[in-house]
Amino acid sequence: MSKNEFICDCNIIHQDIVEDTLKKMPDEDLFNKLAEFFKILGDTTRSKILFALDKNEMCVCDIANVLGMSKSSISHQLGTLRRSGIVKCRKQGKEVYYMLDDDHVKGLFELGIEHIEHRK
Amino acid sequence: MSKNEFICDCNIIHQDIVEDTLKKMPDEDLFNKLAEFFKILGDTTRSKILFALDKNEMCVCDIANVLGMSKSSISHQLGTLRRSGIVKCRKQGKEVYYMLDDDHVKGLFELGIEHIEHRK
DNA sequence: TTGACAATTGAATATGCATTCAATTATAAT
DNA sequence: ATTATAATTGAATGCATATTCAATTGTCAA
Repeated sequence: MSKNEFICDCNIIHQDIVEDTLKKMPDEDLFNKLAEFFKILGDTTRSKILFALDKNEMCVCDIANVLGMSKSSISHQLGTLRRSGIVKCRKQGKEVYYMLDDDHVKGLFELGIEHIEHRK
Repeated sequence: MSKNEFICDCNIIHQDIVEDTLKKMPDEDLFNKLAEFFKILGDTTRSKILFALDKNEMCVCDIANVLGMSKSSISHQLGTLRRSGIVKCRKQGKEVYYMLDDDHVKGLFELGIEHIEHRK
């Protein structure tokens, strides 16, 4: 690989390091999925919903009341969480009960909280 | 708490569940910080940078070349990562070398990947 | 079957933010 | 001192998306 193939206007490129790193990088696809997943957790409303569902299975109306938000916005977010495979639901009469569908969520929250504590 | 204090237009509120959940919810502040942290990870460029820095400490120019992006955009993202306490840097001459500054990042990636695998 | 209600859905709005571009800072070399 | 260069910074642009509002769907009760 010649130096002018690089996209940068720098002279001091550490070509060996760059190539070694490139060799170890996973596919674009993995990063897209990973970022997509973390983006889901990166919203206050959604993280509250997940935290709440970790405590109790609840219907949409209950979740809306816990968060103090409209049923519509909660339902939109539950749709997002459902499509991501993070929550699942069960219909009973007119109500729909939601619950967590991923064991990793709790672990992720714990690591996230550790990071926050670490930064004080 | 009387029923009309609830924000919702539902009749079938499970008041006991809602109150129990509310009692167990952490402060608003924690959710803001947690979401802010996950939002950082929830971007393809930033997650690539973190993955790359886990392999090798690198200067801005090297990172830009690994990702195939401009130095400017990388620098902006490094600023974000630095302000969040996820990476740190070391200046040497004209160059600035970046490295990870959080042990939790690797664990988070692993859990994230597990989630992705789990959904297949 | 009709009315009431829980939940979902689609469109519109507004807000946040990633990248680009241009200008600036800091350091090294001549 | 002056020039070249690595990196940072600020403003502008364009895109993604959270919430709201209105309308609709599906289910139960009378």
